[in-house]
Amino acid sequence: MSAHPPRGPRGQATIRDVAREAGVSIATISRVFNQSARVSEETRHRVRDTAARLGYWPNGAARSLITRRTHALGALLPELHGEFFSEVIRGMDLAARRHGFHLIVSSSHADAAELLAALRSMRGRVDGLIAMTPDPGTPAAMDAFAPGLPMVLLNPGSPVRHADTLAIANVEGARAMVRHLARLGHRRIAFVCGPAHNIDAAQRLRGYRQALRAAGLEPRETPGAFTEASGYEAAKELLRAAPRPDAIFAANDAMATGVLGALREAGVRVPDDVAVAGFDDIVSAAWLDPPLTTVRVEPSRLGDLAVERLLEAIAAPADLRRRHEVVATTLVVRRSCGAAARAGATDGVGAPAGATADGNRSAHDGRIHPRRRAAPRTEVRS
Amino acid sequence: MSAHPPRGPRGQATIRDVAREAGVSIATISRVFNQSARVSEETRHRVRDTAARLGYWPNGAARSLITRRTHALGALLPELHGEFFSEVIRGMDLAARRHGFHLIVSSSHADAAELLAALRSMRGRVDGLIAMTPDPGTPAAMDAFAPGLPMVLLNPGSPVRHADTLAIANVEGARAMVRHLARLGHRRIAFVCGPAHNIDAAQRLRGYRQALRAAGLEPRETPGAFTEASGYEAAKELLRAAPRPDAIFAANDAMATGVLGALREAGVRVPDDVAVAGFDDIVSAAWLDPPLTTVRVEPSRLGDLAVERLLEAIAAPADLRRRHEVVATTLVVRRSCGAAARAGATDGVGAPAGATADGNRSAHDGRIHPRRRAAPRTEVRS
DNA sequence: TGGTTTCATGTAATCGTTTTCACACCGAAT
DNA sequence: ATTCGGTGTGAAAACGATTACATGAAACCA
Repeated sequence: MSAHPPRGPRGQATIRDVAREAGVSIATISRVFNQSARVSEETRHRVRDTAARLGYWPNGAARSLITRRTHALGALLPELHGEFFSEVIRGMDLAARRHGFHLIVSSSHADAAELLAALRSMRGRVDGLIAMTPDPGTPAAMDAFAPGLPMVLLNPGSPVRHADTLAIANVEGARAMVRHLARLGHRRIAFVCGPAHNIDAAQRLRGYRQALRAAGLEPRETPGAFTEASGYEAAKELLRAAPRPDAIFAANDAMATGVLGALREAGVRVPDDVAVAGFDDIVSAAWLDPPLTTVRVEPSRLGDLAVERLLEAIAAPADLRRRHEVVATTLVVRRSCGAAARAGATDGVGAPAGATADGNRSAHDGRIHPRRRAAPRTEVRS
Repeated sequence: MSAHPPRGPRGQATIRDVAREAGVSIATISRVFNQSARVSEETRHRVRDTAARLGYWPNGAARSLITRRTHALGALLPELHGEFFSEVIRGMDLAARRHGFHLIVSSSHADAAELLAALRSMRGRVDGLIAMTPDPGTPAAMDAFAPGLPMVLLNPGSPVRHADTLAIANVEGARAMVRHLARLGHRRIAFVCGPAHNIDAAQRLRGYRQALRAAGLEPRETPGAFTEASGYEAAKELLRAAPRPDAIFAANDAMATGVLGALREAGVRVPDDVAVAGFDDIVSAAWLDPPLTTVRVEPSRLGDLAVERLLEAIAAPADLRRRHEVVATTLVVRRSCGAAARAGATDGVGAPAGATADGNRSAHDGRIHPRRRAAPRTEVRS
């Protein structure tokens, strides 16, 4: 009980304070906190006790200065908005915490320059990086910018050699949706596109085109911007067309929501007059009227996997084999396309409560299934 | 052009490499990168050039070891889900970046213990902390755990002395909504509660009760859990009641969504038979059928303000005056309560496009307005 | 011309850890 | 009695920056 509390002048107790107080050297303190070497039972206890008493905890900066480990992961994301990103971050956060890592997020990067600036400022503060690049050019630039920094790229538009990548099965998901619509008898399937330079949007469009061509149907594409309002406008536009489409496939659920709004307003019945489909399976999709048929992507899983891959890359930097993985999407059949009605309207599909059911679902993971069987087991009905 | 590139043994160029290469001392390098003192134009350029050539950037750990500044802010949040949190984070991220700070998020803390563990691991890695505590007890514990760390608490249930706080005007928002419903002639106004220990939920309930009592009406409360499904169940429950409520006020929009689903399924017309209202103004609220009357809270603003307050607290640690601020909410009148119809159905309210309009809105900020005028200017119509 | 400022730069201490190496001690084997 | 292999511990050198202080040259003034 000295007059001066046993702390450094800066307030926080340091390793030296604990050493002095416990009557050992700083090396021993370090050993206790790192389990790095044998310390006698007695000393260990004494150290732990005094540390607790002084409120000591190793200084992260000092530690990472010498170990070259920050135990932090960086996440560089484009415009952060809405459920998708929130879920990606959630998945990353959970996985990072599970492994004792911190997550530094930096989002809302409109262009490559901003992203690179953020990357530079993160260098030395993170052990690895997860990045979602807005446009196809950036990945290469990023590598040049931070050589040697383990990276996982989320849905890079173009193939990438210097980093692991994780992509969403956008093309396959869109193809599956179009096949589903065609199977239900729809012939004039319109597509509401996403933003021009968005990679997901481009891939979904590609899937739409591929499947449409395969089915021998005519494409009908309208611009959109991934927002409800743009879907609303797109639908109004489509309704003006001479042979009205009998199905509208929006590149994401937000736009599909707008589409439904426009159809409702125009007195067009869904799915009787026009079928509607979306992409993403956001939470509210199941609660629209009618509940929306869509393609589920699990953003939180994307985040989770990204962290796992990144930690592997950090642990084994020598291993230059890059992994390029694709996260499956799932067709989620609800009422907006009329499939459930066709399957028999008797099965109480009415209850949106089913939206929370996580019933039998299985993924189509983008590999080509040679057998063309109609596959109800690859679908969720709710 | 030496055989050995002028880099330290660990790969990354250090301040010493640049100094050697540029023919100056490390102090000068530091000065160039910090604008901390005058450096001749010529040397400055030479340093910048060689730094760029070697790909040098100051090591964050070393820097924060000596400056005691990490230029990072921590964000401790409870279960991270949905639009609300995503927007809070977005607001924080933007504000932090604006000031050159990094944002370390750690979410999904179910209980106080987890939160405290996260806090400990963040100590020394952040210059300040923004925390949203799940239950009322934690703030005090947090202070004990990290003495001297600047903190901003988001919506702490109880008054807090040792930190700045930022709260949402939940009580006032709920009161305003009930007054609005009563003014429209509704008398049996039911409330779908949020989770038992959630602070927002409790405050909204309190506002509901206060306003109801003030209007001389009977309360009617049902449990809920802030999820669509729980709103759905609550509405089914309410429909079974003997005198059916003529208005259902859900404690958040997700539950209101479920309420609408249940009413639609039961063939109850909204707003003609029953009015429905929510809280939050999530994006999809404007796209429900009918568009949802709700109370807008701007989570991104909450995040933004939290960062600003925190940075102030970091800059002036001596200033012990704590600020306790309340972020206003806004009544957003759409069709689910029938107000627009009352106001005259002629004004093209039909177009959900209006959902994106950011028209004349003004806040009721929780202060008591002694004059009881009906205040259409405090509302948004869309 | 001598003295004082001012400016640009260098020297060296410092931040709080981790980690290598050395060393003292001890019981057992030679 | 000596040698030996463990064990527990301490001394000291990093890690890569910032910054107080020192220094020398040039500029200014009387």
